[in-house]
Amino acid sequence: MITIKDVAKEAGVSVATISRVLNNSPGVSDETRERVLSVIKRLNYNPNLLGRNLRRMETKMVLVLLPTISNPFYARIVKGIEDVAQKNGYGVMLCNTDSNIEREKMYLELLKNRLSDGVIFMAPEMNKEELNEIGEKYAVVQCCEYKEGANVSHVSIDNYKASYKAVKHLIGLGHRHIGLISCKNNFLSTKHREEGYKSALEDSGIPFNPGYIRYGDYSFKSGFRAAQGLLNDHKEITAIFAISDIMAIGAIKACYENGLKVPDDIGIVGFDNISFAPMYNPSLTTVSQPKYDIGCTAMELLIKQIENKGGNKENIVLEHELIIRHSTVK
Amino acid sequence: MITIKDVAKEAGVSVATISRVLNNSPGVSDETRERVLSVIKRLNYNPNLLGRNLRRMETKMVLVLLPTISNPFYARIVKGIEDVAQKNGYGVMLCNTDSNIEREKMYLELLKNRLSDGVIFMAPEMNKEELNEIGEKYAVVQCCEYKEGANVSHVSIDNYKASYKAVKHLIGLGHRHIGLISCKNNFLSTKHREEGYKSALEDSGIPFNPGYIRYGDYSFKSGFRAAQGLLNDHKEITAIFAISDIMAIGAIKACYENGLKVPDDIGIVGFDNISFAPMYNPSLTTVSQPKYDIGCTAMELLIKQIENKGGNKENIVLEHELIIRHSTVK
DNA sequence: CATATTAATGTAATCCGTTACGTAAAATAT
DNA sequence: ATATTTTACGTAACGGATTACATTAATATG
Repeated sequence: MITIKDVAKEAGVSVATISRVLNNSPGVSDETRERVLSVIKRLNYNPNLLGRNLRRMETKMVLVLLPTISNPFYARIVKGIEDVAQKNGYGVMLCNTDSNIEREKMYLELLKNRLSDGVIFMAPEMNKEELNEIGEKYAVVQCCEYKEGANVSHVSIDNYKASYKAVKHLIGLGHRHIGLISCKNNFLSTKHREEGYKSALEDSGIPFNPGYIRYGDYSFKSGFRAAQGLLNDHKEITAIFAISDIMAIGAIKACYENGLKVPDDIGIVGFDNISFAPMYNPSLTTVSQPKYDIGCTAMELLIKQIENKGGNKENIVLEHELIIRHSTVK
Repeated sequence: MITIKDVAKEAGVSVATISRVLNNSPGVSDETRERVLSVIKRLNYNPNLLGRNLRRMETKMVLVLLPTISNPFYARIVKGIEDVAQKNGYGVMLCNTDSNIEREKMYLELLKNRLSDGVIFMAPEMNKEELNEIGEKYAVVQCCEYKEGANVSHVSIDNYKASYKAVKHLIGLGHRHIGLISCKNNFLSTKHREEGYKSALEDSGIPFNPGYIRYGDYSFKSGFRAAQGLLNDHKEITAIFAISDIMAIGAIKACYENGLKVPDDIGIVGFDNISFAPMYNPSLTTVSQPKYDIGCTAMELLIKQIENKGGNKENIVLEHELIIRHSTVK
């Protein structure tokens, strides 16, 4: 392997000068710089960043922990993260946690072992206390999902308002019997979306019926089953709001299998505006999060923390949008 | 920051002993080992892997370059890669190349700079020569997509046979006018899938009509447009084979917008069996690749290369499967 | 012309763990 | 009892690049 020493010898200068050339540091004559560069090219030298990283005690790498890359919701967010990272000289490592706390902790070792300068959580599995502990020593940002009361920055939308608006849209179309497909988990977004659903009903003088809530796990099948349950037990239901697009798509399929036409017989609203939402048959009315911006903002926060060495706890709320498609109106 | 020296001092032993404990090396008495472990815990010491990696000249990290994480096709493959990696003590960094050769090369720097021990390409953008050059110096495996004649291992299915089978399925259902939605690119899989389509027709005595081929770019929209073109120009067409599920889904949508029912008026077959294929309306007949196994196999090949220091060029072909759903039969 | 300043480069310590080698003590063999 | 082996450590070199500080040469200033 070619090292900086080989280059130095070949160019007839010291390793310090090579290092200065590599880092565009001042104090090298144009002539020497040219010569060094040509030697680097000729020897096909690639600096070994393990050395640099050890010395500088940084890696210019950040970790992004996401529950799964199967969920298309994350794709645009990640794009935002990567674009900002690249612009600032950082690399991004995506890591699938499978929503598994062991795997999450395993990947966090990369942070503790200094193989990464910071971490963005898409949906932290660990509890508030553990998160706080990590947040005290390392650069951490939560993205979309976050733990209430954790002293760690986060970027998200206002899930309560977004859900409220989605349900109000259905009510505005004349629906009075609106089912909800939610999830049984500890996500704050879930809680806020349920609250938004209830408030929208109450504000319109529609009594909240606990039997109208079913629970899934964000999967297609779970959405399908939840909808089937709702349609069986409550024939009067004319609309369903699902807290994720994938479950909403499952619900549409269930409607079709029950002989109900969407949107004629049943209106469906999802959440997330995944890339499949406009492709589906019918296209899906849904709440759109500014995914790209969320990603960019999260990465910007993270870089600020890394470079200012801590401090800078910030919480940022970005705007959502209701996108009306053919699953609610013809 | 706590270093190995601090632990050594606190435990009253030398750094070598600490290192031995950390690596489960022999030559440490049980008593000392216990004491060291308790000091490590008490001081909350995390070894700085930058030091270890520099010394050992390895990182136990591998790179996975994929065109985009938006394509759900990759999710299962990545899962296979990750599972095998974890079992062998490797971490996985996923990197979006955006099918951009610059980005691809940027991420390859991580390999050249020793921040990664090997790389798995899902769809290399660089040409055969460049790939060969990388393959000579570093551990490299191509996964699913590969360059013909490149002296670099690959794992994939037989795209020719798979495509042949898909088209034969349509012919078996009585279809005689079968459109193809392909892509204009240099992927070998594309070439093979087109060849399979042609051979299936010819073997059944159906003349190949070049007008029956349209080109997309793997996107939903492109599939939609391609199908619309086919349906407009060739009213006799009763089936379409698309070389990707997402384009097939676009094609189904186009059929519906043209008032054609799937599968009654038109049969559609896709390729990949993405997670959305069974969710779609109607569910999509498609070719399934053993994605998880492909991922596992690719990672196994890569580890073999890393640990045997080169050598071991192997090409592995895994079995595909045609999954018949409601886009071709009621 | 002597001195101060600046530019260009070199020397060597440093970052943190790993590991080859050395050593002393204890265990075992003869 | 002596010789040999084994065990349990410690010492220090090492990996590659960075950087504070030192040095030399060239230029500017009075």
